[in-house]
Amino acid sequence: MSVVQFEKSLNDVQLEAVQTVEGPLLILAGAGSGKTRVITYRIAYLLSKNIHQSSIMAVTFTNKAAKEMSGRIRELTRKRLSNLTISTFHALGVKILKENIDILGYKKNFSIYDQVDKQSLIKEVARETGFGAESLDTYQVANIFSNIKSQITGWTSLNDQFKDLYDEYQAHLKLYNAVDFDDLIMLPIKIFSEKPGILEKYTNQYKYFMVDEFQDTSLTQYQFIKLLSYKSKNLCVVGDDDQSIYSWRGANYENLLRFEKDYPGYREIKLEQNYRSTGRILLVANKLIQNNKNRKAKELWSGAEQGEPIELNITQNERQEGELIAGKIRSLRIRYGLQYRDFGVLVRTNSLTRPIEEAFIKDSLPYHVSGGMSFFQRKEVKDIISYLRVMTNEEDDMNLLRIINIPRRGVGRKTVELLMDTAKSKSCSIYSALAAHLKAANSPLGGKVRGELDEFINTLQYYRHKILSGKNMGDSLMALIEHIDYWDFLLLETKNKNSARWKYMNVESLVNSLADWESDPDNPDPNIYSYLNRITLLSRDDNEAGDEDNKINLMTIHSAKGLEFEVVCIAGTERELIPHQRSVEENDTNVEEERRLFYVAITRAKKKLIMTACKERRKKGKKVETDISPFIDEIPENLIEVNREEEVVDTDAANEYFKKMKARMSQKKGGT
DNA sequence: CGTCTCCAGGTTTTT
DNA sequence: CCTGGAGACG
Repeated sequence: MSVVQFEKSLNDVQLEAVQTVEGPLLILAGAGSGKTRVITYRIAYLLSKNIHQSSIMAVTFTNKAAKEMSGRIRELTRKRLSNLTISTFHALGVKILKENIDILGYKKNFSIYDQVDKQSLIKEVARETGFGAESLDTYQVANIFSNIKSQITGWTSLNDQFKDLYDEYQAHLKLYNAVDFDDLIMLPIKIFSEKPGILEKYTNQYKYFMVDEFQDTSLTQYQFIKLLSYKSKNLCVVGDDDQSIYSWRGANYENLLRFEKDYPGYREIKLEQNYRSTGRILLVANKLIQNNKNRKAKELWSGAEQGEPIELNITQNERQEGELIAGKIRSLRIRYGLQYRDFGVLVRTNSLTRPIEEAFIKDSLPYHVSGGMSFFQRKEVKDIISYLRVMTNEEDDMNLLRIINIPRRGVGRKTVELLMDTAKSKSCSIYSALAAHLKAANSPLGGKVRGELDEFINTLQYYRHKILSGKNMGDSLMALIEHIDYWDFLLLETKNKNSARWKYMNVESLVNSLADWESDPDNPDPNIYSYLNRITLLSRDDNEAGDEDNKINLMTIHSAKGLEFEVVCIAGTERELIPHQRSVEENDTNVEEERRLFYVAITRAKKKLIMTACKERRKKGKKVETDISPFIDEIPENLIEVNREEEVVDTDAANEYFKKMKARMSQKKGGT
């Protein structure tokens, strides 16, 4: 067994956190205080005490974090970790459902619906029940349903117009043998409360629990882990209320307060020494976050030197902003002797990456964007996934409806209505309704459509057997794609040859991903069901090499959480972007969360922090004048070096600009 | 009855 | 730039 040097590698407080393994423990870990280090060493410590891997469960927020954590533990302990559970809440939910969902009357081959599927289902249900589907804001309704299901809100006069629709939605999910993301947490809880014996199976196995990013867990996720850990009470939660940035998704930092109440006699350890950032960066972060009323008192401190100046660069427009960032990266890389991967460029919204990407391309700078539309959510990829879903779960009407006319086979509104009516009156799936129509001599199905649909069903059956055999699934899928002439469909659909080619490449990547999955020797469960479950959950750039590549990292602030870079550049430090207009409009208490978001962005930086803003920016195709983020005013001005791009400024604009600056300065003196 | 074409609108952040 | 819907056309 390898020996991990705990005392040598950790400071006193960290060591205490690592060695406190019995009983409930709350670790408040400020940004850059070695949180990940503590978690990995803590697991290594448990293992060194001969605690079995299979009794340890660590829950992280993203797949990426889970993967990184197991990598680090493997590195540290040099052990095979095949029995260690490191997972996201949702993946954990899938695992439990896979083992027990039959109790609730679902079958084990259930489909998982993502946000897009959910919205289509809502639309379909609304259509079916005559709810006025066409003008329905399915995005909004989907969010309401989420909040209802996760018990964030109840039915009120504001939303009870959707109550019937919700009931129908739920009924349809069950009928289709499908679950949505919220079900992945709620249904296990339901199983546990209905069948305590099943819960006991898990509480007997798992004895040591750890939850990372605890400030971002939702109420139901907290209940979930509480149930699992109630027997041993060895629950360690790690979080930082200042980095709570997911309240819009149900995250509730009040879980920290609940934890204190639920576990009297718990221990609390605060990690306040920052090892990441320079003194200046930390000071700016502290000054900013102190403006939040609602927070646990703590102050990060650092032994590091003041470091490089913090810059705010103002350019005329987003094109110049991108060029400026590219230029900074080129010169700083040489000056500090850094790699491309040491740079992180952070933005508030995904759409802001484009002009920056263009500048990088122009300068031939290697970069990697994480976020944006997930690969598995692209239309062309989802089409093929729908084929797989229908083949694995014939009750999945929604996915069947999605592909019943893809590629075009002459199936329109009327045919679909006919099939749905039959399905309803016979209480069967659309799939079997269709099969019945094809068998029946007196079916009103027209001759041409009938032939097409017959071919459709036969194709599905043929490839279903091939895929379910579990051998060469990638080849079978590719054969299916060719069989249905998906390429011709894309060509016809897009009319643009390049775009069709791009889409077909994505489809081929999907096939490759399946082929890789089934041929991975470390994959314990290489069947189509687990593949489908997995890809629905990992909706981001998890499958890419990422760390191995030496590239600039371009991403949203949200997805930068938990990461660090030598140089961080925050682009678009503007009013209406940071804080985001929509967020503030929605609820003015959201300003604090937006401030935390900015705080997270700042504290990603180790050595140098650069912020940029434009004077004008194109929004929805229109040029709009912009202003610097009001958060900048909360930071003492002597901490930030402001640079303006002079060359293109005409005198009028310049005067106007200085006037504004002056007004801001004097306003600030009065204000503080 | 189904398909094609043109037009408007635009979802903050993600499992 | 891309998607989804309405309306014309075959």
